[in-house]
Amino acid sequence: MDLVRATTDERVLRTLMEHRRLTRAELAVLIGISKPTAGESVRRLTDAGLIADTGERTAGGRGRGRVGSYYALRQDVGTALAVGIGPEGVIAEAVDAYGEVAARAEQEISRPARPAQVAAAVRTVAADAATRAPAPPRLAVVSAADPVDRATGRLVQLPDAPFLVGELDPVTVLAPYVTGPVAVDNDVNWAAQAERAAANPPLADFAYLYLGEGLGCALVSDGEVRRGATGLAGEIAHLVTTGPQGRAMPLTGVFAELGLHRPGSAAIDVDRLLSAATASPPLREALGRALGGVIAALVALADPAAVVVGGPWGGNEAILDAVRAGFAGGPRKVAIRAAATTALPALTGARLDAASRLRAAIVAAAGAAHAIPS
Amino acid sequence: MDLVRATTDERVLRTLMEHRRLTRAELAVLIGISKPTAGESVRRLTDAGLIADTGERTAGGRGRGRVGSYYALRQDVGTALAVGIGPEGVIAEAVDAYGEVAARAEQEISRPARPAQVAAAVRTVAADAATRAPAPPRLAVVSAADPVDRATGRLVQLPDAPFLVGELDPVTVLAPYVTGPVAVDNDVNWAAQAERAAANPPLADFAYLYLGEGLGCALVSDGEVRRGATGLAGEIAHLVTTGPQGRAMPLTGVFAELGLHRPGSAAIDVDRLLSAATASPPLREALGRALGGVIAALVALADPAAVVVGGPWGGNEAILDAVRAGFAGGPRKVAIRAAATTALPALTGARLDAASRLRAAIVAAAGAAHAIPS
DNA sequence: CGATTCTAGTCAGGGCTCTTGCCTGGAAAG
DNA sequence: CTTTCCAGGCAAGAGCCCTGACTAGAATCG
Repeated sequence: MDLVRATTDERVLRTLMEHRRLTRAELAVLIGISKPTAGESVRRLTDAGLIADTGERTAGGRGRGRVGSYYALRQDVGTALAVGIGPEGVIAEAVDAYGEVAARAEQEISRPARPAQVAAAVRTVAADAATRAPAPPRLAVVSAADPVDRATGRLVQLPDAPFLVGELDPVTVLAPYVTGPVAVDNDVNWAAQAERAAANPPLADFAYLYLGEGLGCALVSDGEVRRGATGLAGEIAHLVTTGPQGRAMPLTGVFAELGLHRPGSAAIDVDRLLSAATASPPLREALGRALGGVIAALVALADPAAVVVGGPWGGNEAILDAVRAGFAGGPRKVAIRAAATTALPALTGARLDAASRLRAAIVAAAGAAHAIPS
Repeated sequence: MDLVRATTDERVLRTLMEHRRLTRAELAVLIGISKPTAGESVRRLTDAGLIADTGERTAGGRGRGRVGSYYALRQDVGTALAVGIGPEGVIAEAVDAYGEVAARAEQEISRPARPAQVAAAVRTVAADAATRAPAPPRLAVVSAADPVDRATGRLVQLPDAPFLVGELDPVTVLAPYVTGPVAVDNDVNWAAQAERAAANPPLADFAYLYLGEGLGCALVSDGEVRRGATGLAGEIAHLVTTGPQGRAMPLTGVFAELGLHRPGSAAIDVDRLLSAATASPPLREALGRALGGVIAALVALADPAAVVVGGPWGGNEAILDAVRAGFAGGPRKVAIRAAATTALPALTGARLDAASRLRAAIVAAAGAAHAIPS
């Protein structure tokens, strides 16, 4: 059973991913293994083509003593693509195993988004990021501004909800640009992941309410985003809540009634909403009551420790106060606060996951390298 | 690193838990290890006092060949208590590592339940089951018919919800009867666990709606019951839904308005509800609409593959049909069906978990036995 | 009734990975 | 130039596992 050797190699790889470059002696101390073991593992991983002597040597002020050889992940272990697809544009980033962005490409999309155009834009930015990356992408992680089918990764149209990106199969579109799998999820779920990573102390159970052109919600339970059976968890457009006149109606109906949709669309006109909410306290209160009802349902069903509100108009303090007021009537209490990550939160979450998956793929390659010896 | 030896011992223990008694040769074949390794592991586990030669010998029709010695878990590796606490009574069962009930004690409670009386009953049945069990209980798993605080295990009173059992701290009450930890959770969550275990093919994402004196809901996501930050996930009494006249109101208000509560209590009078629902189609439809609204919220937020309805009046087919009709108006679809486990579902779930925790405790003891050698 | 057959369990030898202890190489400090 | 100090390699030994051969003992067969 070479299980113990595999865990040693994994620890060496993970430690190098965390510290970028280390000598064998440093590895032995950090991991808590002996020097011969560290040396053996480094030799195996070098033979497997995963790490290499960087050529750098120690003695940079460490005092006397023999110089050590720094080892690091090889450049060509690969990168991972993080792709963000939204109605206003498409972004692709190639991230390395350290989580750093090595290449980036971006393209705007004319509105309304047409699927063929979006697919072409995704191909363009993916190809661009892939060619400019220092190593070919092994896998891709996609954030899309529409509901995602968990089994297939395709975008799903729900009745009366805005279809911001439209019919699209990111897995098929991106498969030619990567050698490994393509993972797809909703932008709100990725934003919640970014929020979870940013939280200190860690937040294991919370809800993320996204308020933008579309309305979405992500539920994090026991430290993970929970997607539900088909991936449609958190699709709150039809959740029944309190309407402007106190009547019960689906959340999306509230926006229709308040005249906040873009003409001929179920998407929210964010600019109009923000100016209307500033100008009209009653409208702001109506929004707060409607969203407070959504949060009441969230709290009753999922019991989050906090509700994080993000998105283009979710960070607005006046709206946040209205939401707090709209929720306050209920019997339960919960902290409602603005999201910490405001710049491209979904891409941030996708990027974190892309790096994490890339690291897992590299570790798996180390395990496979010895299983099928050359 | 004795990691590999620890996994060998664990596999031997787990295999014995599954097959009750095996010879060393059978262990080697079942686990896929060599005979000497199996023999070594058996010797270690025997020295640690976890397993023993049962005295039984093979050759029961196996043909010629040397007789083998059967080994099995020792009787005194311990049992686990599964305790069910509800308004009508208290049950304690001592289960062994095979999941079989070795002793059982039961006591009724006069209504309304008074905390001191409930605590006394819990002590009585726990002591009774513990003394009649073949080995002392190492741990306890408690199902209680009230919301449970996840951090402390105490029962929680929520406003306007029936407090069926009342102020009680099962951890403190049961600690004297066990040497290890006491785990407490809501009866609905345990019932959902029982349902998950009974489902074939496995159900990883579903919701369990419990309809009894109290109203509850459990959410299973990615194969686990999700309890939320404080353990109050699924407390749906205040979820806003459609009332009898089409007005929005909390679920508990629907029952108040329909006159289905026990006098002076927020608990539902099940007998009255069942006869009224049979006699009056409009009332049945009103119930169906209210519960359909709850399921719509469940589906929007958690996206279950199915909604399982259980509890004293949840299995009623006429009510189930009304619930299906009440939900059908929404944009999403989901299978709504009656629970498979109808006899003491919560205790069944708690019992499964008690056995599972006992097995984990025994395996942990094997790991610890060598860490601190005598 | 003895020889044969067949299986449970043990023993011996060897491989793998880990560890400790010792040695060598080589640059900086004094 | 000598001393100091650290990176790295080598050798020996321990622990766990495996294979293959051996022993023990009961059932079956001729």
